[in-house]
Amino acid sequence: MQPDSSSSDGHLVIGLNAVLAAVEGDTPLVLCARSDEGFWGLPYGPFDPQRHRTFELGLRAFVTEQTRMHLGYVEQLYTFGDKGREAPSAVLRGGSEADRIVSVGYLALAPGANPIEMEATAWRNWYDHFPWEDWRNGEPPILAAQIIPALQDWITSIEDTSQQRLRLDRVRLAFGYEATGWEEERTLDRYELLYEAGIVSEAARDGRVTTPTLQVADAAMSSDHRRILATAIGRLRGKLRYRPIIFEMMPASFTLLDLQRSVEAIIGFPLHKQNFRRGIDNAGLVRKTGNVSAETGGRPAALFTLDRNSTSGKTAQDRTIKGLTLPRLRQTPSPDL
Amino acid sequence: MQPDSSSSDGHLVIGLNAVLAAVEGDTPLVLCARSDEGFWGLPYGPFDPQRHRTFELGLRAFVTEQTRMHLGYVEQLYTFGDKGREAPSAVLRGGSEADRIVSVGYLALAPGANPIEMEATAWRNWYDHFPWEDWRNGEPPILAAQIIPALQDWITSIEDTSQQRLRLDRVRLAFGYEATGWEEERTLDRYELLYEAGIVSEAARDGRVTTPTLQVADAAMSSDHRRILATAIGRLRGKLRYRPIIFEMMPASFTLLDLQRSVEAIIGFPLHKQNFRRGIDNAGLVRKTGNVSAETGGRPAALFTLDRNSTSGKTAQDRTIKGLTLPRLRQTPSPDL
DNA sequence: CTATATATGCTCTAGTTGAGCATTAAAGAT
DNA sequence: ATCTTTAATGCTCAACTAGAGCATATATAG
Repeated sequence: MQPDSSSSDGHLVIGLNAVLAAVEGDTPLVLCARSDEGFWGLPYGPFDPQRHRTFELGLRAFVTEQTRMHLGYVEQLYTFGDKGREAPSAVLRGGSEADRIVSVGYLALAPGANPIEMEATAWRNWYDHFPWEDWRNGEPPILAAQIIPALQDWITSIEDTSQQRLRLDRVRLAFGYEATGWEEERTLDRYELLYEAGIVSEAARDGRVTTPTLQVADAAMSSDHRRILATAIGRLRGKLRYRPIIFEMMPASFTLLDLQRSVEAIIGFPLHKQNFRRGIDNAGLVRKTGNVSAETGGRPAALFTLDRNSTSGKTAQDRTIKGLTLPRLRQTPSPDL
Repeated sequence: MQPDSSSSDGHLVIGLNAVLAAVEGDTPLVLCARSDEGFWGLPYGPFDPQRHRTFELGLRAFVTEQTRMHLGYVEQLYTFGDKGREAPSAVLRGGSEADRIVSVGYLALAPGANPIEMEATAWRNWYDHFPWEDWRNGEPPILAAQIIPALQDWITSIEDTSQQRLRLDRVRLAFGYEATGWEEERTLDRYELLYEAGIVSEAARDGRVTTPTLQVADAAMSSDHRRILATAIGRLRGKLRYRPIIFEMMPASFTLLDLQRSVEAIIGFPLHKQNFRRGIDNAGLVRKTGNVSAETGGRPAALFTLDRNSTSGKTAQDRTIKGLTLPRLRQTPSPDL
C-alpha cells in the first residue's frame, strides 16, 4: 500500500520544464532551445532531490544557469507521465531503457523579452507552433483549409456511430461549433484532439499514425513540449480573466493600447478598444504616471503604471484583485459543422 | 542538461493521492483511510511505471483495488514535491532514508457515497478538517475565536514592518477582508497561511513550530494530505462556476433543492433559492422527468435529470456547457481587520 | 377545513456588457 | 496658418445579468 521503490526496476526521473512567456509589441513569445534533433523545445532540467527542497527552487536554479535570467512569477501547470509521449531522445542520451521520465511543467512570466546570448536559444512567437490559435485577424485559414477536413476524416474513420458522435461532440466543443463559440482557453483540448486524430506531426513521431495531415513546417516541438506549451497558453489565457496576471508581463509604464495589444497577443482575438479601457479603469488597477507617449502617430497616449495600492481596496469597487474584462469584438459566426 | 538519474543516490518515488469527493444530503464527503498513526488520510498508492502507462490508469487501478469503487470523473490537481512535507511515516515503513517522495494529487467525483466495506476506511465530512470553510450558517465561530487572533500574533511576531505589511495583505486577501470579500475557492491559500503561521497541527508535526494554536481535535490529516484536500476543495469550488461538474456528483434524478443543497455543501455558503433555480433553468442543463418527490414536507418538488442533449445547443442561450450561477445571499460584512 | 411547509412564478432595480458615435490632440502636408 | 490623418479618450444606449423579495400553488398534518 505504501510507496515501494523496489517494485520498479528502472528509475523514475523527474524533469522540470519551463514555459517562459513574454510579450513584445503584439507578439507573444516563449523561450525555446533547439534540441539536437533540430526541434525547438522548452528549457528543461532534471529535478535533483538532493539539491533542491522544492520543484520551484530547482526550476529557478536551472533556468538561471541556462539562461542567466531570474524568474519572477512562476506557477505549476501539470505533471505529465504518459509513457510514449516522453522524450525518446532522453532515453537515447542518458538513462537506461527502463528509465521513466515524468515531466512537471511550469509557467513563468517575464516582463518583456530580454535578449538571450545563448546559442541555440531564442524567443519564439508561440503561434508559429499553434497557427490555429490566433484569431486576431479573423479565423485562421489553416482551420477551414486543413484542420477541420482532417478532423472530419478522423470522425468518420471509426465504424461505431456512437463513437463518431462522441468525437464529433468533442470537436464541436473544442473548436467552437457549440453555442459557446470559440473558447480561447481550450488550447490544450484542441491540441490533444489534433494529436489523437494524428493530425500533428508529434503523433507520427510517437508512432501513433504513419503520416500527419497538417502541413506546417517546423511546428512540431521536441518531446511532448508542444503539449506543455498548449497547457501553458490555455492556463495563461484563462487566468487573465480572474487575476491581474497580465501586469507580470508589462514594463514599468505602458499605454492602454500597449496593454490591450499584449492581452490580445495572448488571448488571440481582438478586443473592443473603448470597452477595454472602461474595464481597465473601473478595475482600478492602474494609475496615470502623468507622462505621455507620442510613439503612436496620432494623439499621444497617457502612460499608466500598475497601482499596487489599489489592493488595499479603499475604492468602492470590489473588482480589485480580479482580472480583466475581455470585451470581445464582433463574432463572425462560423458555419455549422 | 538532460535528466540524469545518476545524480541522486536515493530513489524518487511517486505516490498517487486520490481525493474522492461526494455529497450526501447537505454533507460534503471525502473518502478517507485511517493511517497507522491514527490520522485520517487520503487513499494513496505508489505509481508503478512498469505496470501503468499513465498516472490516471495507475490511480484508477489502486483505488479500485483498495475500495472496489470505479472512478468516473477524474482530474489532476497538483504535484507536491516539498521536502519536509511528505509523509515521514512512509520513510519509516518502507524506503531508505534517501528516498524522496513526490505526490501527485487527483480529484475524483462520485455520484453519492456508496458504502465502503473496508476496515479503517470511511466517508468523512470534509469540514471536520476545515471548520473555517463552512459559512452556511454564517461566519464560523472558530475564525473570530481562534484563527484571526492567531494570525494577528503571527503578523506581529516578525520585526520588519514591511514583512508585517506583506503578511497582513496575504491574510486580508485570503480571509476576505479585502473589497472582494470571502472567496470560497481560496481554500488552499487559507490553509497554507495557517500552516506557515504554525496554527495547524501539521506545522508542529513537521517541526516548523513547537505548538500549534488551533484547538480542533483530530482535524490534522496524515502526511500532507490536508494540503491536498484543501487543493481539491478549492479546485472543485472554482470549477463549479464554469463547468457543469456538479452533475458528476448527483444521482440520476434530483429536485432543484437537492441540487442547491449539494452546491451549497461544496461552496460552503447559502444561495438565494429563487435565483438559483432561475440560473439553473436558463442554463438549460436539466430537464423535468415528470415525476415528483414528496419527501420534502411541503408541496412536492419536481424531479429533474441532466439533459445531455442540451449540449447540442439548439437553444438560443449560449450558456450551455458553462457552469452554474451562484447567487449569493446577504453578505454580512465582516468588521475590518 | 385550517395551519404549515415548501415549491414555483414573477417583478423591480442596479449593475455589467456589447456597440458605436463624437470629440480631442497630436503630426505632417499644402 | 489651415487642412488632413491618426489615434486617444469621453459618452450614450440598449440588452442582459444578478440580488432581493413578494405572491401564489400544492402538498401534509391535524
